[in-house]
Amino acid sequence: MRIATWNVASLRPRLERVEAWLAANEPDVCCLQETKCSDEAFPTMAFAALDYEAAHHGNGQWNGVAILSKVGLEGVRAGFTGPRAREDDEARLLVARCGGVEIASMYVPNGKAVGHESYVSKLDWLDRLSGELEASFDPSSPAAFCGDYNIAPEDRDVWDISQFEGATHVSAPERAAFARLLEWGLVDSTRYLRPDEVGPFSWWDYRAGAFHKGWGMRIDLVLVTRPLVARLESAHVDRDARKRGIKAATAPSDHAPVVVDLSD
DNA sequence: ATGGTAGCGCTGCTA
Repeated sequence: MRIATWNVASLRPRLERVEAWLAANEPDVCCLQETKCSDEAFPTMAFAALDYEAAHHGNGQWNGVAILSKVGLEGVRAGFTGPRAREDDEARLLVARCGGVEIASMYVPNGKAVGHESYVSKLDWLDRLSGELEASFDPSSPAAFCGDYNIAPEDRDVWDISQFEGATHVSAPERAAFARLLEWGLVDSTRYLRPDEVGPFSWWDYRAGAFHKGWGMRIDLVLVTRPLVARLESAHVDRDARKRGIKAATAPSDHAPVVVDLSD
């Protein structure tokens, strides 16, 4: 079973790239973030033409998450549940059961700057995520929490930690929130399989030629529960999808897809 | 060519 996660940085201008990537890489499940679509505008038929069922949760303009699956799509639920639900839900969480695995597509708030109102709501969102794990999931059942975490778990998950003093994505409270997910029972599949590497990065700023300078971060992650750890075969980042390409009409996303392969 | 990029939507926000 191949699981992918990709922050597409708006689906409409990227649809051709996403279609081509799906056809070439054939993930069984692909989680998308930052679709920036309403549910009405989501291109369900384009994905159906590639043999994917699709679920989407989006309000248009900002955020928006989707799950594409070739191995079934059942029990779809959008957003947090119970006391963690909010009327001002920003469409950052979507869950469904695909091929016997609970799949979550997640877009953690960016946070803007340490101490900013958005940073506070980022930590609150992560707190709600932990609450959701405890209330609605079982660490002994197969589950994969895929998406843009907007957290670099370790210093080697950024290109130069000295450039990140006082920055978001590496602050102690964000990493503590991330550690809480691991303490619940999740395992960072890429780091588990590739324990001695720098990165591999999944995001590079559009500005200043960051991609070509190697100024990236590893913030797109596939966290899995223990039953799936035993099935982990490989994990990689498709850097080619971050390249512009000679004839492409629109720019690539600033994120590259992360791909995890599980044994059956 | 002296330039942080890109998308959304139309002025400035978000990332």
